[in-house]
Amino acid sequence: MSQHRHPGAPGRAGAVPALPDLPEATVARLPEYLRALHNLADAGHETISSEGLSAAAGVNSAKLRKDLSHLGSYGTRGVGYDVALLIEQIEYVLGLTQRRAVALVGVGNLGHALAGYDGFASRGFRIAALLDADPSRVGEEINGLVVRHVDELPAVASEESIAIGVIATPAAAAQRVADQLVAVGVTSILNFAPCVLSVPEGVDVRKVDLAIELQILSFHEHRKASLTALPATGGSALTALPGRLAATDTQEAIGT
Amino acid sequence: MSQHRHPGAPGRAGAVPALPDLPEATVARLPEYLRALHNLADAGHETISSEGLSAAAGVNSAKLRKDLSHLGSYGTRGVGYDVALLIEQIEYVLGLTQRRAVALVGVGNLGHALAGYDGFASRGFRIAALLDADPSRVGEEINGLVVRHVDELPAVASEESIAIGVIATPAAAAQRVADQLVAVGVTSILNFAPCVLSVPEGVDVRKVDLAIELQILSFHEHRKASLTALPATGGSALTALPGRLAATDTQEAIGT
DNA sequence: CGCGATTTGTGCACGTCTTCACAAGCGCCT
DNA sequence: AGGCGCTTGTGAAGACGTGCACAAATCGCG
Repeated sequence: MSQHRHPGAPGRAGAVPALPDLPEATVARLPEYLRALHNLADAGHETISSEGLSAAAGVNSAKLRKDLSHLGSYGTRGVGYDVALLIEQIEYVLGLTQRRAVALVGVGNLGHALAGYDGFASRGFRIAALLDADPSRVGEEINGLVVRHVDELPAVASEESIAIGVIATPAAAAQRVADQLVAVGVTSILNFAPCVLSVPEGVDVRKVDLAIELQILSFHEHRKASLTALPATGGSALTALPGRLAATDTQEAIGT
Repeated sequence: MSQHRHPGAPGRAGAVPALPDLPEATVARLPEYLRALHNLADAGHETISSEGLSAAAGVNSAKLRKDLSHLGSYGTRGVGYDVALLIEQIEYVLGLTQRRAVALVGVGNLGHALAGYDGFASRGFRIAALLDADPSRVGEEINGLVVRHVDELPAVASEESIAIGVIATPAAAAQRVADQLVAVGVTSILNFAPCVLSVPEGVDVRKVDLAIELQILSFHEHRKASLTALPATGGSALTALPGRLAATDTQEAIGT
């Protein structure tokens, strides 16, 4: 900590320097910091204060400092954080120094969109394979990749190490696909199907459900409407429209 | 609470019965319960125990009971919950008794997929308008809807009340679109663009960032790999593959 | 009619996350 | 060299969320 030469992060030659086990809430925010930092770097900033970075990432500055302190303190008091160094540091902790291979199963509506999403490539991931169970979709070429049958998963996995599996199938097929992914050694799954997956211990599943997000918004909408029963100014849907303020609480409740 | 005739939920004729203000974590889980309940109803169940429902929704049963207790206790001790009644109750609380209109801005890769996603329609939402800033996309018909120019938003909003705006544009355009949505009175926004939005107080923003989800998984993958330095059985990537267990902690950390 | 099996609802203790507030550290200017 | 302003890192307090464990309530059966 006293040493200002970063302990073991980037020159990843020696043994792994024992990843600090970060609070889950912190891990969930690091990618957002990373994105903000890249923006700042592109804008020419060499250093950034916790205040500035926290504003760019939409969080409280104290929270940001505490988060960063967990990965070993790379700031300089009175100055701020070195943008390039911090990027390097966060990318290391998130394991983005190696470009991870992603297998995408389910090339329907959503799968198509994901296959073409450049945000994956630009942020450390590479779609290594497209798979589908529907024979009529097998063979189709999307974005330079040919769709293969999901039963070829073992072959795909033997060709190269799949780090993450993405499930974009209908709910009915999702569990079966998850089982197949687990069988070939995948231990991280991103599930877009609206269902709960059962997986062995040691396998991480994250779920993204678009309808659920809308339903949560619907609740707040419903609540706001029921509160408008008490007349504020005009009772109209849009009341005052004050100048733009930072959405302090709203947005951070999300990533969590 | 003692009355077994539901207090004021479904027969929504009178005044609004003062939405209980639920813990945010509970709200985030209600949609999952709802989905599980619909499955159970389709399977012919008339009642379900907290144990059964919690298993179907992938959460702890005590947590489920506490969540449901917040909306006023609709269970019967010794029996469980009435499935149909609980569905009605949760849908009411989430504000799904009215089909909410959604305006989708940005008909690129992802927007296309969202426009065709039937999970919206089947779970209480209706895509009321597709909008884009790119003139070459205006006029295109997707799923029975014609893409209109984003500047027509005021016209769209005056035709029918937009409850929720979905932003599926590139990051650079997102803030501008958010401002336009807010200007026409939208107070709930679902943002797929990888950036932080500034909105006035009273406007809810939820963010979904696919790359962030992958990066969080990447962290855990990285961690697991660094832990494999301590040899367990064979040191191979996949160690034991124990029989399928419920992913106890993993999955619930997600929705949060 | 009473009893036991079952299941809900919740008090309580614990852990996690957030936020404030401030001491310690750093650079710059005089 | 010394002091001043700025910024980090963190202790402590409080809010929030979780999960156990059990009392209260209900049903069905003898």
